[in-house]
Amino acid sequence: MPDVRTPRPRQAGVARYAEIQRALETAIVSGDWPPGARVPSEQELLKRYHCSRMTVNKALSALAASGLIVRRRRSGSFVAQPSAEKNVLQIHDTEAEIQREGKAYRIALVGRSERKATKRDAARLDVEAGARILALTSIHFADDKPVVVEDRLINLEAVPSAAGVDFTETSPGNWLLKKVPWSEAEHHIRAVNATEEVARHLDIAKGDACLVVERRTRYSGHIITHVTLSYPGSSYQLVARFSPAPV
Amino acid sequence: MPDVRTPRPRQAGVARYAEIQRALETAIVSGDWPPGARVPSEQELLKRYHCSRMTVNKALSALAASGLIVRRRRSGSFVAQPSAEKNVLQIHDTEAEIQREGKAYRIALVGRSERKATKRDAARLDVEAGARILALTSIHFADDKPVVVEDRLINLEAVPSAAGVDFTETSPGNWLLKKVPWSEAEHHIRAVNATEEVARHLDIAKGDACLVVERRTRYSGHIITHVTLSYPGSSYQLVARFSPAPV
DNA sequence: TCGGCAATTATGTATAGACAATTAAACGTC
DNA sequence: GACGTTTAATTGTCTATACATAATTGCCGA
Repeated sequence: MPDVRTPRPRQAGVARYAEIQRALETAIVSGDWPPGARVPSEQELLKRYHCSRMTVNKALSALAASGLIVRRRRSGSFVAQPSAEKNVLQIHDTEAEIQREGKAYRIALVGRSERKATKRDAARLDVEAGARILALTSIHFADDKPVVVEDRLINLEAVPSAAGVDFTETSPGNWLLKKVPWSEAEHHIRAVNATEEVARHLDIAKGDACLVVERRTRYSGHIITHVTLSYPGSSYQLVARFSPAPV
Repeated sequence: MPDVRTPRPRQAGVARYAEIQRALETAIVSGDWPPGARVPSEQELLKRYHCSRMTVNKALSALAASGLIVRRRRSGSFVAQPSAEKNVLQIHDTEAEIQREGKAYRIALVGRSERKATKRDAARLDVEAGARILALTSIHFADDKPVVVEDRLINLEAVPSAAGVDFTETSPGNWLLKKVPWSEAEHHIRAVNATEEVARHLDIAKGDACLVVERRTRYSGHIITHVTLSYPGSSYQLVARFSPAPV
């Protein structure tokens, strides 16, 4: 019997199992598949991707090892419940985090401006000054208590469709997560004394220590979005757990 | 041709690949194979464990994914350098960080106390109250400018030899890193307004925002050390860079 | 109705073989 | 000795198959 092989992956240099793994990751991280949702079985995946069971098994095993899914014999694979700790290393989904604590989530858009990049914007997004950008300021609430102020710049050259979205209802972070499978994020974490504006938004005193997380998200070399998250220092902390050895 | 299989693993319920993985981990974590040391090749391992190449490959791939080893084609597999920074936060080695910026590094020990754990100490190190501990307070300088106050507790039951070390010359963090290179850390990152004492040490004003990193380091189940690092918010930030893929 | 047993299904582990990609090392030439 | 070229060692990926293990489902009989 001749050794009939399926064609090599379209995406040059990307292994089949990595392709599958990535596709599942994107669906999970973006929230398309919420925690508890069922992940396609190995049989379904091998048909969809035209490969052997071992290949999809490798992708699924890796996801299980990284804690993104849990697998149960006879039942199938399911999106894992995100635990508070491991989440910090991943991208920060404020909405999911608040809801995990059982609190009511609400977001309010307090500023929107579509404009040509100022020098300062340009530096943050690493684009030419004058490039078209979208600047959004939102406040996230948990049970009507403000927990974080989000100042976001979106590179409209990279994500033109963002211009047409009504972000009064949609969290910009969530929308982008679905739109653009991010490849790399860079975080800068600082402590600053609250400015008058931030203090007003967060309902704290001016000068109170705030934890500021600045994040640039890159995809294929370009910065997609730059976001500054300001948390009141008194009520928020990041938790990061890691080890060189397996978890 | 009959299907001759090697016998099932001796250790009931333990998969062959897990057995191999565990054996290698132990050798690395224990320090028997120091960073940079060569790990046996797949060929050597499959002979030693009487199994197929795919099985040892699974073990080695898992170790590579967890960052314990690095693999290079044609060269082989090697024990990774325990930088711990590649995972998340580049904060382990203050000295290296300062020297990387081309500044003169100096550490000053401003407090040392070998004592029985108070209730507060015990909670931080997760030991019984009354266990022997070493408490150190140091200030790290870059070009004679204070950059961080380090408050450290060391569990002397876990690292008895720390009691005999003169930490006026040696950075306790560095010393411990060499002592237990492959450990697991948990970080809590907060923003707080500087207390009077911290402000004095860092030469800033009381109330200025400080970035506080609290870290517990575990090794084989026990907390080795607990350290609180207070950075002046105005001049310090953490940087974390990562991709969505397995950490 | 309920308890227990059997069938089914999905994952878990393992094998042997194949070919690709990378690159250190050996070799040969000038 | 300096330089390209070939060789071979090592990891990377994939296939097809096999049997093990766990757990849900449903059937059957008391």
